[in-house]
Amino acid sequence: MRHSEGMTSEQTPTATSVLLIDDHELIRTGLARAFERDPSMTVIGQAGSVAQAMAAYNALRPDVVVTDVQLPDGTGLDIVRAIRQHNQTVGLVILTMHSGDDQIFAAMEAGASAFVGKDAPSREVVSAARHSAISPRTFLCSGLAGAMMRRATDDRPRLSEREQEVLALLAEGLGTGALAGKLYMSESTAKTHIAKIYQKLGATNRAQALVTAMRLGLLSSVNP
Amino acid sequence: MRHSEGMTSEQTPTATSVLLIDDHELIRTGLARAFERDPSMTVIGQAGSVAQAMAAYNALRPDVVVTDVQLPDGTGLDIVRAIRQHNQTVGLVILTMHSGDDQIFAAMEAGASAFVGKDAPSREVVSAARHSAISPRTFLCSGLAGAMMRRATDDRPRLSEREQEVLALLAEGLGTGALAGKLYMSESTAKTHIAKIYQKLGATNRAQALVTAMRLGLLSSVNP
DNA sequence: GGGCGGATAGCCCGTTCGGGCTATGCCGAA
DNA sequence: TTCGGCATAGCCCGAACGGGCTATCCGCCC
Repeated sequence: MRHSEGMTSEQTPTATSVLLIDDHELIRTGLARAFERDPSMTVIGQAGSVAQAMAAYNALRPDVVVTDVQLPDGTGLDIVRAIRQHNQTVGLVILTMHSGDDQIFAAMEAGASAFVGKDAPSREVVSAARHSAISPRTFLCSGLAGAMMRRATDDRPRLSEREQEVLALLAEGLGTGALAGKLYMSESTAKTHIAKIYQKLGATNRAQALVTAMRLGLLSSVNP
Repeated sequence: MRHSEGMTSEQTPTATSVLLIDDHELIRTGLARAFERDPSMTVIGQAGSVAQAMAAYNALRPDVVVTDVQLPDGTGLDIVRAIRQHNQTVGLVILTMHSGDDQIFAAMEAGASAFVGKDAPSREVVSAARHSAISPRTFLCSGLAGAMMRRATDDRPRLSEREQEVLALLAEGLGTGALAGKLYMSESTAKTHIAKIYQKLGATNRAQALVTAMRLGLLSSVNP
């Protein structure tokens, strides 16, 4: 293990131990610096590859592992999966450049505790690490809120009350007739509403309408 | 403002100030107790309703507001929306009994910083509050990881490669013919695949299939 | 008072769906 | 080798869908 120089000053005996993984020396150092500022956290090791990371993890058994996604011999997700498989209580923080939705999703599925973009302030990484130590099975995600906000600041089409009701039933796979029955309207009316929904969502059929609606979060109130 | 007794001992001058909102005295007290254990946090006020909460917020300007969802005169989401509209930096933690997916989503959209179930250990609430003060626009969610894990440990139907391709095109609203063309298969084959997808997802039409697929995260890789 | 958006409702008609059922070829696991 | 899963492909047919177009009634806002 080459990268074990990250030993900072001795902290409180209960300090949370952290293992940093990134293939850039510079970033590791920057992170270590950030962690130094929090007396409750101690960086006990660093690694620059998946292989090194696994070795360091097994040797050091840190409370939290903070890892980049892209590494020379694999990805941070591999590390997360490997570690999570055997340890449900360690904090696993994914650090990444590209915070696409898929990545976030993949991180969750791999068993990460948190997902932080590299554009986030470093104190956020520290905070995420601390939180992940406390509750490793809570998912924390910087950037997600941003995506949501972009959505909430809204140029989304606004569906009327009735249209939302219709949409909700469409989502359950009901046919025009059944839907109309449930809402006490004629089939014609239902069709009109549906057509209006298509128009507002830029859809030409149920499939498109529902996918668009879900992507835009217009179906948030529905739970079968 | 009746509920302003929550004044705990004086902390470090930079302690994070917290406003607790819940209509149950008992829960407020329990939370206050939990916060007392963290020297970096100070509960500076409590409230039992939306009206009280808004008054308390305006009077006290806390760093973090921790609120229940259900309140006698409205919901915690109303509070979050009202506050977030004018303040992008305050931490807004939603506390709830029922951590359904909709609720989580609604909380994000309202502008909450974190979402914590009442079944979570109280230290998690404190940790969430602390993190929300540091990065209010990061979304933190206990239970989401759990939901993801349930999903990852997977009794989800598994779609074959081809079926996923078909599903992706269905999501774009393509008809059977167009879809078949794009995948270089006959319309009959496309129909067979679609029928198989319906079968695996328990759907009887495109609408149901797509909604189910999205709910199960089977369309995560699609991003037009 | 007139316009506008929403909810209601109807009709026509060509297109598409969805279900059922069969069949072949391929591959890998049992 | 046989069985199962997958991909391919075809046929039939009734039901549902989607588009277009018109129309009335209500409430709200200017």
